[in-house]
Amino acid sequence: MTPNHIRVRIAPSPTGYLHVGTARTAIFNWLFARNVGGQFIVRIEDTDIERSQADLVQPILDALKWLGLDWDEEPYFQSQRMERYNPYVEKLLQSGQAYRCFCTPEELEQRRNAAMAAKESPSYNKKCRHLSESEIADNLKNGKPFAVRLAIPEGETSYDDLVSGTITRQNSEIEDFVVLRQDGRAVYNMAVVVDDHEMGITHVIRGNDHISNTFKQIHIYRGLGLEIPKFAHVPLILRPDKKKVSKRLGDKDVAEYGKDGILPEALFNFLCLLGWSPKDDREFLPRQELIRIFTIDSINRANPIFNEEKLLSLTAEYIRSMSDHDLAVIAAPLLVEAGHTTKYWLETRWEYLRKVVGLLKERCRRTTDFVRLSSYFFFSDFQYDPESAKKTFVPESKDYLVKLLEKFGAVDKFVKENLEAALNSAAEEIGVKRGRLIHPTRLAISGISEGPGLYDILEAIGKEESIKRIRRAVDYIDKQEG
RNA sequence: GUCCCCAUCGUCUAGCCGGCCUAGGACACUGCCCUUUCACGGCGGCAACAGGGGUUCGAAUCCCCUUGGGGACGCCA
Repeated sequence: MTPNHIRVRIAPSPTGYLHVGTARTAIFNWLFARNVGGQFIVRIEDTDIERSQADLVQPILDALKWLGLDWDEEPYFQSQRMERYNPYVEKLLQSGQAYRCFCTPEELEQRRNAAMAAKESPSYNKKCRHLSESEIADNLKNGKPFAVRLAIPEGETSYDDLVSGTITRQNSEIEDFVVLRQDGRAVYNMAVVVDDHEMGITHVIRGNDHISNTFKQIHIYRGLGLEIPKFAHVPLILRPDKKKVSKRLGDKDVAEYGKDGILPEALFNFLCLLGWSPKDDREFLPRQELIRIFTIDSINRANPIFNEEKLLSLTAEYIRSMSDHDLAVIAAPLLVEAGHTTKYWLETRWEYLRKVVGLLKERCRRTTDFVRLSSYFFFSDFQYDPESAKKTFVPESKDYLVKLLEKFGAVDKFVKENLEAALNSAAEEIGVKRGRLIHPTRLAISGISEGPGLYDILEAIGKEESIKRIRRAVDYIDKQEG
């Protein structure tokens, strides 16, 4: 892919954590950039000093990184660029495409509320658009504070959305919105246009909820005589209750999924499949493949619903696809945190951990399952599952286990082939089916009646430990009888 | 209230420049097989073109209406 001038951006505002909606938009932007050999940049939109929180910036960047995204320039902050916007506003004012509005915020809010209550359009009534020169001069002389509004011309506006096709809106539906606050700070729509222009953004890929902003922004571009980028508005992700996933509804921080045992690769893959498809039947699509095949125009037009079940099954698939070593790297800190083992212990037992992880991986739907399913690989003093114990630790099981103890004790090389042979011969000598020995042994060894192959577990924990555990089970059955 | 967008199995979707669709795949659910258990895997099953009008020899595919869903309407982003 030859380098070109294509540049895209993700522009989160630090008013909450990174939720899946923004994460997916970021992924689409990133994939598009990587696919065409363009650039991907991050811009923090923190012009709202009341709601923006500086300490939310790092978590957002961390979440993007966790998903495996990287950006080609240091993140930009709109709050550090505030002074750049004013000359553009000035230009709009000079050319008569924007005007001063002396209405007070209170007055406007009242009018808006009244209009909403009366089920009428709450748009600004353009009261200050046609003030005479002398009225304006008077207001200015009296030091009356003002905001600056863009004067939307007559007619209609349309643009070609890369996702939805041509979208048209009557200009009468676009209000004369504020571009500069009373206090002289530019407002979002103004900042976005200036930034996207100055940063050379060629494609604006963002949520559907920005379509009405797009019309406003187009009028700023036109007023300023700037080239208008291409727009692609992706439908919003809905929650299972069909409500919008958004900052307002306090949705889950993407990083939380990691804590819940979701692999970033899986979430990345899953998010791509929400509202986009490769058009064939493949769903397991690792990052590199997605970069290769991603196209904006196959983004769907309908809102997808976030389905956690499918995310989980993809995670399971990713876990199964990973090497034992890579999984061990992921599982190790989880096991340490859960108190199953220590960093020190693992240092000399990496081989063991790798084996355990390998035995467990096709039973894990999330990384945290390694903790849940592995305790008997690290502890020998576990409780027997009551239900299974009742069913399996019956008096004759004791005799079977005693017999096995004898057989296992004689096994030199404690590997699964030999263990299987030993158990088989024990069963044969006693004259029962193998299952009669296998089930109590499994319970003795692991405390539960499910899990990897019995011989695998035995081999993994070793001869000494195996015998110790079987003896313990024998004692246990003894006590039950007594 | 006004405007914009959207509409295929419960969910994600393929199909949508009309016939190859008795609508394909995946998740979930479920039957069987494999099997020492659980899981994996294999083979099946259940399950959808929102409704109504057109256009056409023929419509999931094109048009209109209805209904439903989403979004926007801030000196928020």
